[in-house]
Amino acid sequence: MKEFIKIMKALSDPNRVKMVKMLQKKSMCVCEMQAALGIAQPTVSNHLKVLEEAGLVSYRKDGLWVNYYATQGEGSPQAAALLGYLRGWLEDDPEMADLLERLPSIRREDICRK
Amino acid sequence: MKEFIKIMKALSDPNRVKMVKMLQKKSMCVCEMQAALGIAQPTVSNHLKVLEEAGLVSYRKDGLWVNYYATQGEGSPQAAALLGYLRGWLEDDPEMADLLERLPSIRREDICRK
DNA sequence: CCAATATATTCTTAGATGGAAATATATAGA
DNA sequence: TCTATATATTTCCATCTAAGAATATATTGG
Repeated sequence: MKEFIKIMKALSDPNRVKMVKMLQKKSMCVCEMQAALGIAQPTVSNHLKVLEEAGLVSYRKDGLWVNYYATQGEGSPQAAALLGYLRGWLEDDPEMADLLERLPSIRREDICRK
Repeated sequence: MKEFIKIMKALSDPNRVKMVKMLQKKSMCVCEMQAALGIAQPTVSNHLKVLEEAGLVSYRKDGLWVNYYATQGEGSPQAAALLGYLRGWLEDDPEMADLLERLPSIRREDICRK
């Protein structure tokens, strides 16, 4: 039950849902998500921590970069089911569609290394 | 998106998840759920309101009684999918199993009409 | 209409949550 | 080692939320 609630809470915030769906399209670093969502970097990091603790995302370190990606919900049937459904859900939501459309043009080379 | 978040938030509280699963087993009035969960009546009413606004439960008035029941998520594909999954989920959770086992013995005749 | 009962609403409080600014950590390169 | 950069952590604030006490509403029966 505790784990289930953690998963549901993680997916109860619009920005976190957007993050999961973005990561289901492509692996991203923190600054790319920051740019995509228009929120502060610590906020992105905090959301990622919540999602990670729910088993919905994970990451691989690559030097200075941390590449986050959506998991398959390996740790829980509920996470797996929800991640599966999420791939189809909200695709026609205006806000989400706009975000996902902008994804290909958001590249770390253009955003970081100021 | 707004609707989806409302559904997820509604299912992000242990007592509300318990209520939905109880109502998937049988229709219940407020005082029965109050007894089953061991929480105050206004708290039950508030949770029911949240669930109703998310389209997960509904009710029929029968005199003094208000019989709540779980919907099929008619208003939203996401609600329908989650309600469907919920029927199988958490069945082996100790707390939930104990609650659902006690369900048949919780009858309004024994609880109300003090 | 009056009394009893089931449920809803209001109000207050303690704790959780999202957000951002400030700061700390870690890694790569000079 | 020093500097720059990407990310994490800490801290604080405003808002939200679950809970229950007190109160209000609604329905039934006398």
